[in-house]
Amino acid sequence: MMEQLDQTDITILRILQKDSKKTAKEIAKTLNLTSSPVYERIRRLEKQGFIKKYVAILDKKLIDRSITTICQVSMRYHNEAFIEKFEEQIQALEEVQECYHMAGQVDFVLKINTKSLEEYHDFVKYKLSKIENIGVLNSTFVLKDIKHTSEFYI
Amino acid sequence: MMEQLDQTDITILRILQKDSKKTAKEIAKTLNLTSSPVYERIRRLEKQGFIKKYVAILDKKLIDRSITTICQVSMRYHNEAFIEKFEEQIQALEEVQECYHMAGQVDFVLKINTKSLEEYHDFVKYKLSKIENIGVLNSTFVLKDIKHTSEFYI
DNA sequence: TCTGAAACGCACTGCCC
DNA sequence: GGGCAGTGCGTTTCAGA
Repeated sequence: MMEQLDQTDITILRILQKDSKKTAKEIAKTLNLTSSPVYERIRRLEKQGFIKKYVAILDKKLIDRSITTICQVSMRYHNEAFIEKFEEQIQALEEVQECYHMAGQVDFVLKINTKSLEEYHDFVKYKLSKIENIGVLNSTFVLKDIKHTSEFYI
Repeated sequence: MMEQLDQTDITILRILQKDSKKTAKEIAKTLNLTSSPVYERIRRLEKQGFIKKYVAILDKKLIDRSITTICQVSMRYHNEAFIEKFEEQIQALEEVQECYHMAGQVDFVLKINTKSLEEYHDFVKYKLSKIENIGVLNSTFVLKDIKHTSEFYI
């Protein structure tokens, strides 16, 4: 259980990261296999947790979330209780797509998607700044998405 | 063609963003519909581009890409040719999961996944720093993923 | 582990309302 | 728009190698 991945597993993961609608039959063809072993391997990769989930990727522009903002947050005090509270509250904010606790001077980096700059303003004013213990808050806007993928290099 | 989304469309998109393996039948059930209209709407949402693709999300730790780094890059010169070249070269780097052209002093923000700090070092030394015209390069490491989703709030 | 066959359910179509 | 009924295909299971 949970042994290392062989080359066949890696190929399957690479394919499914790009297109999870590929059928076991199609994947089998590129691997010179039948669909049964491919199917079983996918099932095993799901069960072992290598594949966490399958999702649809939407077009940010079309669904009107065009504005992406990177926001750097530093806390005023750095005790456990404050940090945990902050993490909890951030997770609940729907506008926040990513949040990382960082090494270095800045404590957290957030990526936020909104409809407009005005909506971002409201987000900061009514939601983010309501969180206790935020010291410095520094927002910079994305001019252009150069690259954006959910794929990992394996 | 390309009209506004109604509430049914939005519900379908919300569900598929969380779990694209949900069948039309299952989605239909939560909407008190049959599978035919749900199926047709999904097809339309794909064709209109609202749904860009379907992908498998892998576990970063299990596939050994545990180290996430945020790297801020500023260019030495800001002419069109240099910027385009930079964008092209970044897109080709497999370790780079995200790259944004920013407003403000920092020109680009990159998110990079590697197996180890050492591998990140090699990435900077042999790949990133080979790109022409990079002025300042500032790397900070992620201590913890607080939130990380491909979902948009719609 | 893989192959091949067989069962089942869903995707997908066409017709009706 | 949505419902209903049908067909083909992929998923899923299993015996055998």
